[in-house]
Amino acid sequence: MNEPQTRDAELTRGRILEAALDLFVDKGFADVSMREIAERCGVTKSLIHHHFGSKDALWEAVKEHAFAMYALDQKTELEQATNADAKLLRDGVVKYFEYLRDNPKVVRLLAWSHLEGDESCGEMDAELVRLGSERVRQTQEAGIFRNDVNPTHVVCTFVHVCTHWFEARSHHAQWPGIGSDDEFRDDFLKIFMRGLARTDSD
Amino acid sequence: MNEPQTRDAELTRGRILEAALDLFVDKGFADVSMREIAERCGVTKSLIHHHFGSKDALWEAVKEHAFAMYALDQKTELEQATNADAKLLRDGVVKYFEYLRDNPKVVRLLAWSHLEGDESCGEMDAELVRLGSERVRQTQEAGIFRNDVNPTHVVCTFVHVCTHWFEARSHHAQWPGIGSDDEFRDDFLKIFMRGLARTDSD
DNA sequence: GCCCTTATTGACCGGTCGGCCAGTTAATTG
DNA sequence: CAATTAACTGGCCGACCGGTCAATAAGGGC
Repeated sequence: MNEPQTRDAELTRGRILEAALDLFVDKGFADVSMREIAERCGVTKSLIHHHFGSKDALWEAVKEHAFAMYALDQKTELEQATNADAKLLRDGVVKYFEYLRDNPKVVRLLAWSHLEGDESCGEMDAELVRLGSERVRQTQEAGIFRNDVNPTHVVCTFVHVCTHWFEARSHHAQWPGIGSDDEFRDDFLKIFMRGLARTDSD
Repeated sequence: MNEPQTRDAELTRGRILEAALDLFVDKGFADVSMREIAERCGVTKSLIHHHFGSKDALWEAVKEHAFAMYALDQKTELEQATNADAKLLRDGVVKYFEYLRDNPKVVRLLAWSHLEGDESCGEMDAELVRLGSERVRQTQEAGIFRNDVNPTHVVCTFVHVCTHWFEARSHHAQWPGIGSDDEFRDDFLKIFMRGLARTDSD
């Protein structure tokens, strides 16, 4: 509070975004007040209005910022992939699973956005899914994966499993016989990879 | 509004619960006001307090009521199952998928509860998961399913896929190449059932 | 018919909400 | 070194929040 107060608009915007992200992720948009955000990052409520205009605009800015980083991370991950084979998909699932595990804020932000019916983040994912399902299609054409399933649905399946595993973590933590993150991921991969493999009957 | 106003406490409680459910499902707990609920079901705000005590208590009552019906539906579905084989699990997945499709309010209510960190509904599901994974274990012992995966994780997998498919529906509606509910369900089942099947190498 | 319980109402409370605005103060520029 | 710009503050506004309370009225038991 009593720091030299160097005036840096970009830094201040960043601090506001960070505080807002933490609170929105934790409690959702409606349950967070501008006063809380202001207090958390040591700034006046008026200043947030000065930089972002309104609470809604701040919410949009928070989501845009977080999802842009998410999309960037995922896209670089996808693009450095080389040949399309089973190992590629397996590694992709592991990477995605670990990304969500290490970025719980993204998971929750996506969940809040889903409930709000926000469609903008869906557009962002569309490009990633397109890239991913294209890899699956190539692996199908190479005769490694069965080709009687929609490649987009293949991507959907593991995305849903990974996402909801972390979304509902507190929910199923007490389920009897449930294992750790890694144990579940490995069991899912066993089922998923064998389920995708091509057999003689295909 | 100007109806004869027959005084029926139980009916009034029911109407309040229904209006509150609709609004909470739509906008979440924090973004719904007691005034809105009162207006929607044509009673005074004070009357809601009279019957339920507080907004928090109403929220708990809404969840308790909705989840009790959900648990009842699922349990009767599970208990009428007979012999444990692959078809039983397949039918179980189809039933669960269709249940969520036909009860979108339950899906959203569960999602809000997850984000709030509500643990009470997890306890409810624990019993259902225990029943389901027991069936899977039996099918493993019968030599039909592979036995190198945790039965609870098998149940988790399809629950996550079904739940998140409907939770994120608005999100992935615009994904390229995505199919209908039924098409996705069938593709998932292809992968899931083959992934679980026992092979010679097991 | 009377009485007691309780479902139901409307007015009201202190508090918090998002947003606004008139100032103040620190950097930039010419 | 002024002058301009923009970051930043504090106080205020009307609206709305959840909750309370005294008054009213309908119904059921005697």
